[in-house]
Amino acid sequence: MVTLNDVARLAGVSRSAVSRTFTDGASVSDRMRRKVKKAADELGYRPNALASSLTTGRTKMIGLISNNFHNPIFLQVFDLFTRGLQQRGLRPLIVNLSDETNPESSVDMMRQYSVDGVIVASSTLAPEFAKAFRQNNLPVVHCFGRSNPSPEVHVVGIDNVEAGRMAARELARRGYRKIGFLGGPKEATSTQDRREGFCREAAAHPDLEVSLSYAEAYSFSAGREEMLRLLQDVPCDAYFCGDDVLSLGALSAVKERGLIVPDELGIIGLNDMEMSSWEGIDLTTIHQPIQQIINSSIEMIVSMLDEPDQYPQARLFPCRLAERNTLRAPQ
Amino acid sequence: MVTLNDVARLAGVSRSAVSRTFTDGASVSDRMRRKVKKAADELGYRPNALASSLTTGRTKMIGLISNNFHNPIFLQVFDLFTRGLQQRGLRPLIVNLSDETNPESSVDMMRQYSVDGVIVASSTLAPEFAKAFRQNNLPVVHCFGRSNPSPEVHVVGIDNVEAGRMAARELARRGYRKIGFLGGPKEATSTQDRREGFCREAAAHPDLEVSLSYAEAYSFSAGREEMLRLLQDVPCDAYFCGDDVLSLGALSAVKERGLIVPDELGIIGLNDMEMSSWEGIDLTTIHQPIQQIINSSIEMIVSMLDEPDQYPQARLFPCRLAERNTLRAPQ
DNA sequence: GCCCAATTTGCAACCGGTTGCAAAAAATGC
DNA sequence: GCATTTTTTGCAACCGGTTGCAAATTGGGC
Repeated sequence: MVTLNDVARLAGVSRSAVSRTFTDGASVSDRMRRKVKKAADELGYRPNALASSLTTGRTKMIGLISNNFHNPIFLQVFDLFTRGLQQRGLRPLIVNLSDETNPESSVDMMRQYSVDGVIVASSTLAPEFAKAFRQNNLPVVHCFGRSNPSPEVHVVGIDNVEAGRMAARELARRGYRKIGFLGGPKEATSTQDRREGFCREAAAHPDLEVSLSYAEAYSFSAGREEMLRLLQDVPCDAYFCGDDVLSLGALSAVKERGLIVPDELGIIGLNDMEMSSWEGIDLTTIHQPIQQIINSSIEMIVSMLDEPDQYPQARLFPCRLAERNTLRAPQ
Repeated sequence: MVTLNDVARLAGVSRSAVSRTFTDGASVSDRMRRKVKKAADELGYRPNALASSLTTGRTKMIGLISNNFHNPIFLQVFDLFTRGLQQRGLRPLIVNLSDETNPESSVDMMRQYSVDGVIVASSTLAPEFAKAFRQNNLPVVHCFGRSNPSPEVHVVGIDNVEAGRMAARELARRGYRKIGFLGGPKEATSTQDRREGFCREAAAHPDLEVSLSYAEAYSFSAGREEMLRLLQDVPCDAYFCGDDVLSLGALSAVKERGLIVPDELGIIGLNDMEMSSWEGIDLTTIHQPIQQIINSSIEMIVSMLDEPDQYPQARLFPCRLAERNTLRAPQ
C-alpha cells in the first residue's frame, strides 16, 4: 500500500506538499505539482479516502437504505442511484432493512461508518426511520416518502393523493362504474394517501361505487391472492392497484378466472416499471418520473452536504398516464 | 460527535481502556469494562469504524460490483448479498460498472475506499476485471464467473457447460428435434460455455439438428427481437435461452406470432428468477441455486480476509430443472 | 538592487482510533 | 507477609491523511 509518505520521500518534498497536490483548491506551484505527480505515478499512489475523512469529516459515502428488494421497480432505483452518486464522486453504502425494525440501530450503523448522508428509498418504511436520521444530525432525503406539505425531512416523490385522484378520474372517464382500490400494506403512507385521493375523486362522481381492499405487501403473490379473494365475490368493473407488481399479481388472478381484460375487468397500476411496457404485459399504469425523482434526491442530498440545516421541503413530481391495454378506451 | 476521548474523560480512565472495552479479545477487567460502558452509554458513544480501520487495516467494507442492473435476477442477488454481508458485520459498497470499461479505474476506486475485498457479481463482465483486483492484492470472488477448473480468481457459480448439456438433453428427452440455442452476448463467457455444453450434448444425439443465435444483451427486448428475427425464417421446435429474461422476451415474440407454447414451440430458460414461477408466466427453466451461490461467495470472501493468499478455486453448484409450462411433456 | 506584498512551502498538531511496551495492580505460592 | 507470576492499565507512537501558521521564496515596482 503506497502512502503519502512514500511519495513525499521519493519526490523529496514535505508531506503537506503531496497532500496539497491531491486536494484541489490548495496552494501549490506548478513545478511542485509536477514533481509530486511524477513520483506519485511512479509508485501508483492513490490517496486513501478514508484517512482523509478523519480530518475533513467527509467520507463521500451515502447510505442507501431500503426494505424492498423484491419489487422490480428497484432495479431502476438501484441503477439510477448508483450511477448518479458515482457521477458526483459519491459512493453508496447499501443497507437492507428487510428484517430490521428499530430505527435507532440503523442510525447507529450509519454513524459508525460516518456516511455523509442518507437516502431512504422506500414508501413502506415507517417515517420514523427517516426522522431518526435527522434527529441525529445526519442529512437525509426520504425518496418515495409521504407528500406532506410540511414534512419533517426532505421528501422527494410524487403526490400520492393526486395519483389516487388521477386513477379514479381515469376509471370514471372510461366508463367504469364499480371501481375498486386494491392497495398495498395498510400501514404504508403511500397506500393511505393513494386511497384518500382515490376516494375523494370518486366522491365527486355521484354515479361511482367504490370498494376498498389491501394486499399484504407490494408483491406479485399478495396482489394475486387479494384479487382471487375479491373474485370469489362480485368483483368491481375495474381496480386501481397501488403498484405495478401488485397489478401483475391481480392480472394473473383475473386471467386465471377467465375474465377478459380490459373489457370485463380493467386494471390500472402505479409506477410504470420497466416490465410494465413489455409486450405481452402492456399494463396501463400511472407513470412515476423515476429518473427525475432520483436525480432530485441526489441533488438534495448533495446540497445538504454543504448546508445541513435546511428547512425540510417536499419536492413532488407530476405523474402521467401510461396508456396501454389493461383499461378500455373512453366511451 | 462523541469520541473515545470524551468517554475516557467522563469515565476518568485512559483512552486505551476505552478502546479495549470495545475491541473484543482485549485485556480489560470487568470493573473497568463496566465503568467505561456506563460512560459510553451516557454519551451515546459508538466507535468510528473508519478511524479504527486506519490502524487495523480492516474496513469491513466489501465492494459489490456489477454491470447488470436490468435483469430481475439481480433483485435476489442484491437482497441476498446485502443481508448476508450485514449478518456478518460487513457492509456492501456498490459499484455500478454499466458504463465503465476500464478495469484499472475500478481497482482504483476500490483501493481509495480501502474495501477489504471485492465481489464481482456478473457473468457478462470481462474476466479481466476480477483479475485486476487480484493483481492488486485485493481479495476477490467472481460470482457467476467462468467455471474454469483452474481459474485465476475464486469463482462461484454453476457449471455453465453442464447447464448447456442439461438443456439439450431435456429438449431431446421431450422429443424436440430441431433445437436452437438463443444465447446472450457472444462475448460473455457464460454464453460461450452454455453453447459449448449445448452443442456437445446435441452432438451425442444423432437425430438432433442444432442452430445457434445470440441476443445483444441479457434483456427482454434483446430476446424478443432476436426471436422475432428467427421466426421470420423457419424456426426450431424449441429453444434454450441463455437466461430467463431472454426467455420472456422470446416468449413474447412467439406468442405474438400466434404459435402455441409448448406444443408448437418450446422454450427453456436458465436462472429461475422469482418471476419465472409467477402464475401466467410459468417458465420452464434450469434452476440456479442462487442462495447457495451467494452464501458461498460470502463465505469465500470472508475466509480470504483472514488468509488472502489462497489458491484460486472454483466452487460450482449443480442445477436442477424447474419444470413448468413452456416445454411439453416427454413423449 | 532594494523593499514590500503575494505566493509557496514545511513544521507540527490534529482527526479518532489501536497497540507494543513497561509500570502498576492483583493473584498466587509458600 | 514476602517474592513471584499473571493480569490490568496507561503512556506514547502510530495509522494516512489535512491544515493553521510562520518561514521561505518569488515577483513587482521603482
